[in-house]
Amino acid sequence: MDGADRGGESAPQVVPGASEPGGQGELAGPDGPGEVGSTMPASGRPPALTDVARLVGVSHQTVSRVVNNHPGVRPRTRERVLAGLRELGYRPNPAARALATGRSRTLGVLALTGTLYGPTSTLYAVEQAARAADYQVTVVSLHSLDPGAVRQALGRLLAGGIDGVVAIAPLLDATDALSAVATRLPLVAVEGRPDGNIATVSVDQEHGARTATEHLLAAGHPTVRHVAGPSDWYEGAGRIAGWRAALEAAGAAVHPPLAGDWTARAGFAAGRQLAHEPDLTAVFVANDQMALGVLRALREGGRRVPEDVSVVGFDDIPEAAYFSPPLTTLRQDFTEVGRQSLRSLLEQVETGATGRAHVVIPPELVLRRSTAPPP
Amino acid sequence: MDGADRGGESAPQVVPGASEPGGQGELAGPDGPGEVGSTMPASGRPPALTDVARLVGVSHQTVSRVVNNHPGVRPRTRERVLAGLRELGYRPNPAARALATGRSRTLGVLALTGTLYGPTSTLYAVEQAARAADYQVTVVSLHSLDPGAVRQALGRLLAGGIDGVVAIAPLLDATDALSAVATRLPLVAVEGRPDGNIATVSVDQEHGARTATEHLLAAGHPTVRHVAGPSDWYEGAGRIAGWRAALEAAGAAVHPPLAGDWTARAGFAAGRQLAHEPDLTAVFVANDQMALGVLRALREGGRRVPEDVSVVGFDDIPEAAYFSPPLTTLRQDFTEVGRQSLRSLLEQVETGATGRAHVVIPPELVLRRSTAPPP
DNA sequence: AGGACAAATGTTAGCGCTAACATTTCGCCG
DNA sequence: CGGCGAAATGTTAGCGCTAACATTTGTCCT
Repeated sequence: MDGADRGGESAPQVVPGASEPGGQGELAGPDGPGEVGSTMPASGRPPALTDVARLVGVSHQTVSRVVNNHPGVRPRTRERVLAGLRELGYRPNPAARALATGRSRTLGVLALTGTLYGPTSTLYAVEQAARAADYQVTVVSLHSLDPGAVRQALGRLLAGGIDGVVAIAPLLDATDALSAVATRLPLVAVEGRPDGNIATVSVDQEHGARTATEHLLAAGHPTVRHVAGPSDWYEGAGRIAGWRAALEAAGAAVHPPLAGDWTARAGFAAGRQLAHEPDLTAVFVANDQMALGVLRALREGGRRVPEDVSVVGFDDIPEAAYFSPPLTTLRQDFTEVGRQSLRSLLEQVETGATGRAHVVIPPELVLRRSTAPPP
Repeated sequence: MDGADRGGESAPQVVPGASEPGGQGELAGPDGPGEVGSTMPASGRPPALTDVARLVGVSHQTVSRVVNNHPGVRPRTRERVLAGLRELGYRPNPAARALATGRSRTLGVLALTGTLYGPTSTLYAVEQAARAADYQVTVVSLHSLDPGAVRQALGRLLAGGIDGVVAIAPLLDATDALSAVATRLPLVAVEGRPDGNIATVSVDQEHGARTATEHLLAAGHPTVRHVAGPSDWYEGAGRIAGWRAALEAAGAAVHPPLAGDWTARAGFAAGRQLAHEPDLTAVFVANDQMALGVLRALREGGRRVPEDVSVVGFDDIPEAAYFSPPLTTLRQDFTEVGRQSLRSLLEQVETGATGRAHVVIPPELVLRRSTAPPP
C-alpha cells in the first residue's frame, strides 16, 4: 500500500444541525426508539421538517434553524428539536434545499478516463478536499479532450446543477472550451494553460523538467535526450520547454525530442531507437510509465542503466521505486493540487467572482538508482 | 495509451425533449438569437418552464410534456414549444425535478482511493455506463474499507439524495455494512462477497487463479508458489483459493502463500524471500503491481525470468506488457463489470426490488514471456 | 409596573417541476 | 348539423426547504 493512503478518516461525525450546515451523521435509524406518538409521519416517506416540527411542537422554521445551526434559538428549544431530529432520524432533502437556495453543494469534476497516474490521483484528491468542505462531487469522464467532447461534458455537468467545476484538462486545446464556460460558472482548470481567462492550478512542469535535466548535466553528462509526452498536452509541452531551457543554459546539444503518448508502449519504442545511438548517456523521460518502456528497451539493447545510460522519469508513481533499477523521478504533490483547486473554486463559488488566479506547485526530485555519472 | 481507451464517444446529442427524458444538448446559448420579445424572463435567473410557456403561448405543463417527450402533444404545438425552448436556451432544473419526482437520476459510487488498477478502472466503467443510461455519478472515496468508514461513506451518499449505490468494496468485511443499507436502498457490490443478501458483480477470481496455476503446472513445474493479496480482500481470498484448488487437484505440494498488500513494495519483499529458495521454479503473484516487485527481487537475487523461474500476475495493467520480461497475466474486463453493475442496479432502482443476483465474469489468460517450462 | 426593545418563534410565499385532475377543442358519426 | 368521445391543453396542488417578514415572548430600564 502506498503509505500516504493510510491514516484515519477524520471527517467529523455530525448530528444533524450540531455544527455544520447540512452535516449528517451515521445512517439514520428511524425505526429506532419506541414511543412513537400519533405525530409519527405516515411511514411511507422519510421524515421531513414538518414531521419533526409537529412532534416537537414548534414551527418547521425553528427546526430548520436548528438543522442549519442558525443563531437565535433558545438552548432549551434547540435541545428538544435535536431530540426530535434524532428520534425520527431526520435527513435534509438535498433536492429541496437546492431548489430553495439555488445551490446544490455539488461540484463537477471533468476527468480523463484511463489509468494515468496524475489525473487519477487528482480526481481523488479533489474529492477529498470537497468532502472536507462538505460538497459532493459528480464525475464526468472523457476519453478524449478535444474541444467538442469537453463542451459536451460540461453541458452534462451543467445539466446536473452543479455549483462549480474542476476540470482536469491537461490538453492545451481544451482551455478554450473551458474559457467559454468559465464566464458563466465557477471553474478551475487543473494542469490547464494558465494564459486563458480562467483560474488554474498546476504543477510547475518546466521547473521540474529543468531540475531533472540539470541533475543529469551536473553528473557530467554532455547532453540529455528527451522522450516527450504529446506536445498538445500542457505537461508535455512544459516538460519539453524545461528540458530545452536547461540544455540551452548549459550550452549542451539539443537533439530533437522523441514523441510519445505517455504509455509504456511508446516509451519502449522510443527506447529502442535510443538504444542504437552510440553516444547516448542520459535520457529524461516525460513520465514514469514511458520510462518503464525505455528501461526495458535499453536493457534489451544491451545498455545497462545506470552504468551506461542514466534515466529520469516524471510522476513518481508508486511502482517507480520497484522498476529495474529503481527510477529517479519527479514527484508531484497531487493532494496539494486537489486542495488548491478546491480553495480556488470555492472562492469563486462563494464570492461570485470569476477566477483568474494561477496557482503553481513545485515538483520534487526523488533520487534513486537509475542515474549515475556517464561511463 | 491503453488501446481500449480510444474509440469515439457516442453519447447522443439530444435536444431537450427530443427523445430521452432529461436529455440535454450542447451548452445552451441563451444569449443567442435575437428578437427576444417582452416575454423574455427577468434576465437574472435562467429560463424556467413558465418562461418558455409564456413566450410560446401555452401552459407550462404543455412545455413540460414536450421536454419529457410525453405523448399527446399536437405536432404543431410541439414544434412551437421546441422553438421556444431553443430560443431561451432552456435547461431543466434537476433539483426541482428531483423534488417533484422523488428521483435524482444520480447514482453513488463508493470507491477506494489509490491507484489500484481494478478499482480505478471500475469507477470509470461505471461512470460511462451510468452516463449511457442518463444518470449522473457522485463519487465518495475511502482510504480504508473498515465497516465504520463504509457506513459513514454510505451515509454521506444517502444524504446526497442518490437513487442507488455501486459499492466498489472488495473487502470481505465491508459486505456486512453494505447489507445493512441494501434493504433500504438499491445497491450493487462490485467484487463483494456474494453470499450476503445483496446483488454482486465480480470477476471469477478463483477461476482465474486456477487457470494461472494450471498453466504453470501444465508447463511442467512441480508446484507453484503464491504471493497473495490481503486475505481479507475478496480478490485476495479468491485467488488463494483458486491457486490452492489447482495444486490440490494436481496433487502438487502446497507451500504457504506469502502475504502481500498489492503494492510493488510488498511484491519485492516477497520476491526476496522466494529468491533464496533453491527449488523455486514458478510463482503466481496475486496482481501485476506486486509481480513487478517480484520480478525485480528475482533478478537481483540472480534468478532469471523465465529461464529459471516463471511468473504469472493478475490484472493485465497496461504496463504489464513492458515489464522485464513482459508479464503473463490474467485480464479482467472492467468495462463489462461496470456495465453489469449498472444493469443490476438500475433493475433494482426501476422495479424497487431488492437485488440478490450474483453476476460473475470470467477473466482471460494473457500469455507473454514471463512463463516457460522449468529449467 | 409599564413600556421599549431585543430575542425567539411563527407565518407566508415561493424555488421549478411533475402528477392528477379539469376543461377545452376537435374530428366524426348519426 | 348537433352532440359524443377522444385528443389536446389547462389548472391546481404539492414535493421539502429557505428567506423574508410578522408576531409573540422575554428582559431590562426608569
